Amino acid sequence: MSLNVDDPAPGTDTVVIVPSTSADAPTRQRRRGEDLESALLLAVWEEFTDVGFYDLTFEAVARRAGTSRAVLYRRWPGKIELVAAAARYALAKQRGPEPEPTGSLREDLVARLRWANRTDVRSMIAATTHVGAYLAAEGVTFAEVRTMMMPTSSSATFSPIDAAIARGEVDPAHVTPRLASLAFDLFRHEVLLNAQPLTERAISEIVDEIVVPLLTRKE
Amino acid sequence: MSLNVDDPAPGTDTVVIVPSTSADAPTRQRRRGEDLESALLLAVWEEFTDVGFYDLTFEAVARRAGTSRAVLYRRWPGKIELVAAAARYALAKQRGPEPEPTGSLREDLVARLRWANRTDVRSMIAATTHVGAYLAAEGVTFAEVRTMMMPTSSSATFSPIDAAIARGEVDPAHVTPRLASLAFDLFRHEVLLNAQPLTERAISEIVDEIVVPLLTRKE
DNA sequence: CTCGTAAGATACAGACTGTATCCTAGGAGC
DNA sequence: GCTCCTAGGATACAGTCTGTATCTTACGAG
Repeated sequence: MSLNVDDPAPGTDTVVIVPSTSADAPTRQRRRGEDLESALLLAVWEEFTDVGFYDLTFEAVARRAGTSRAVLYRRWPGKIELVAAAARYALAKQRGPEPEPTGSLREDLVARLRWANRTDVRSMIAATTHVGAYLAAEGVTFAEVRTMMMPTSSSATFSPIDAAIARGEVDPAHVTPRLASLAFDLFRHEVLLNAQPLTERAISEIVDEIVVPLLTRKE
Repeated sequence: MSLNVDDPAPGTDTVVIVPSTSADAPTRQRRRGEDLESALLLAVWEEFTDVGFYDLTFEAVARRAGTSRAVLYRRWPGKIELVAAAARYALAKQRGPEPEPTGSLREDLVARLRWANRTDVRSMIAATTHVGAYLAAEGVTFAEVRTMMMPTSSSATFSPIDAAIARGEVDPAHVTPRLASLAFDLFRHEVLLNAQPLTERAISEIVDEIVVPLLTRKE
């Protein structure tokens, strides 16, 4: 079942949810449970994508979701938790297929950065980072934040570096944790500094000038 | 002349500036011109350092500076401009000497990252990035923001990479703009993600695992 | 049907924003 | 010394938002 939520005029006191899988379902005026939570998180995410972390307000989210602020505060004590939950929700929703293995380290990395370069993934990174910057002041590490917001899938994800090691292209002795995350670190750095998607040139600079030479060096 | 500003109780309508270079200077009740602007920017910077970009308010800055919000608004239309000006001010004030050249690429890079790791420089980076993220949405590039906030000194600053090229340790063909800024990009990335100073280990990882191997490779 | 719960509406006090207006402290000029 | 001008500082205003509390009643379970 997908939701078609009519955006109510401000001040309207009913929200009409029209279930799209059954034209005969009774019309509901109040949402509950999972339906409500999905609508809330969608509203948060849309608002976050529209205005960013700083300008996002409970008031605006409530308005967008057609609910009252109390409903939001009952679930999430503050903006951090709100955005974190929305990011988690968005991630779960957009679990599109990752790129297929190409057999080439360079192509694998490029494909993955292109995939990450889609708008929703960039928003996800921004959300993670904003939340992380806050929690870092409380002694929470970035790795912990990332785990909190993006639970590691139990399915083994494909790693371009592991594949290249298996093909004998990369010496595992070179692969430190920092080098393993370097491509994505540089990608994130770009995301945080620019509102626009990375150019193809930026992607190939990251891969061809930095990551691949480091990974494939012989000494 | 340095300023000793007594923090007035809220509601107090005079601010006493005691010039420390002359005990006989007349007591002034209102600040003007450069004295005032310095006091304002100092207050902004302290507030920014204390509470960060998000929680910084004109109200709190005005209170801390012992002035009215109108005085701030007369100079800076919004938070971005306010913080940008304060960062510029802080940079000008803390122009401490950069590390001396060591004769070794690695040591030069490490020394510079250690220098950058001081609290005030990290605050500067944070301020630049926050402002930049905002202006990026308006099409301003990060490079432009950085130029705006940290005017390039006309004095030629020492570059570890240039020195290493001169010593024959680095092939200039390898030195792309992205590689030239890599050490500092990775440093900034760490600063943005963590509230604590970088550990010595993180610094040496950046330099020894990534930057130096890339710069000094032969192929 | 009844009952329990939480959705949604609304009120409250406080903080902050952006703007406008007023009084008068400072400094320049004579 | 004086006068004049300007902007510092105080304050008011209307609006938005926050965090919290309270009330009514729509839903869903039994």
